[in-house]
Amino acid sequence: MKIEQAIQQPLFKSEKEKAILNLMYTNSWLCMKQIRFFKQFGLSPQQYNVLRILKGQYPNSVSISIIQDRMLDKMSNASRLVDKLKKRELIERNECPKDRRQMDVMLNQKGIDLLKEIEQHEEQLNGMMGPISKNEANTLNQLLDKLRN
Amino acid sequence: MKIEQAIQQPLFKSEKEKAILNLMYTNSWLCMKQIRFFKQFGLSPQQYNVLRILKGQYPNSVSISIIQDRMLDKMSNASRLVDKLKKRELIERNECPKDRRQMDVMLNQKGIDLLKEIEQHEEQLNGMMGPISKNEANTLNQLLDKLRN
DNA sequence: ATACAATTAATGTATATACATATATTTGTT
DNA sequence: AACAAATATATGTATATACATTAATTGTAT
Repeated sequence: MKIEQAIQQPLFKSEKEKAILNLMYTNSWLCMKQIRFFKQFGLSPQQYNVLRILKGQYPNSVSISIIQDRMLDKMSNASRLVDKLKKRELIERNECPKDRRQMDVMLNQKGIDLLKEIEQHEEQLNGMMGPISKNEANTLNQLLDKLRN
Repeated sequence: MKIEQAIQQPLFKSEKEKAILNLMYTNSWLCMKQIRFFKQFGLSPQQYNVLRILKGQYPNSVSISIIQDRMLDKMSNASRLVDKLKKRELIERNECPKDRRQMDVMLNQKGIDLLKEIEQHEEQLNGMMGPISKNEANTLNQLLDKLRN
């Protein structure tokens, strides 16, 4: 469905404004799907994002501020997200010996196992999104990068 | 800045997955800018979205459920957003005589004036986003539409 | 006409966000 | 060594969101 129909707006000030609204609408559409997908694993998309960041560095640990820097949604509070994941026993969190202001955050076995389980259901999430070619995806990436300057 | 640098992730499973993460990251980036832009007018981006929907139909009124349908972010609660705008006296909200379950929501003069004021500062918001051509914006729109199937 | 399903909007509630501030630790300057 | 500035994380708080439920009204089938 085209964005014009999706939000019942036939006219836009410019193609660029339309693209910005389309970006916001598409993100919300995606976000809803993700919330419902990750719910079956007891996670929010943001919590999953943190786990993925930790997986990328495993078995090294990562500080809260690095997690914050790398999160897709910068509005999220990494400190509280990590706290939630700690309570769910998916990660370890220890004071960094070299700089006691920092926290060393690392996946544990339960976290690794959960990520593996999610990976097995990933086509379920990817299948929700339309089939776009590698070339199209590449163009999309270029345009989004450009939009951010 | 490319998405690889922005989230410090050099490798992605596929170009499509990269595009999805890029979409989420770009939206968050945009969302932060919007929150800060609309703050000077005492509005959230969602409240602004409601005002724009009302403007599109002015001087006709719009029901809560139609507002909800047309909002960019479907997770927002149109009923509560309208309540906030009513308390700020930017809109009128009256029981619909033809169907007393519905509410007739309409911009008032103060709301119209605020939208005009915002419009005067709009380059400020648009200028935050990189210059993309009409053609590029059109391509972006097509790809986003396709992503939603 | 009446019973029952469907629709519309509001609200309850648990959790998350936005933003400011606090606390602890380290770094840099003199 | 003393102390201001910077940094890392946590927390307080007001508001917003996610989701379920409620209440009122209308549509529909018999």
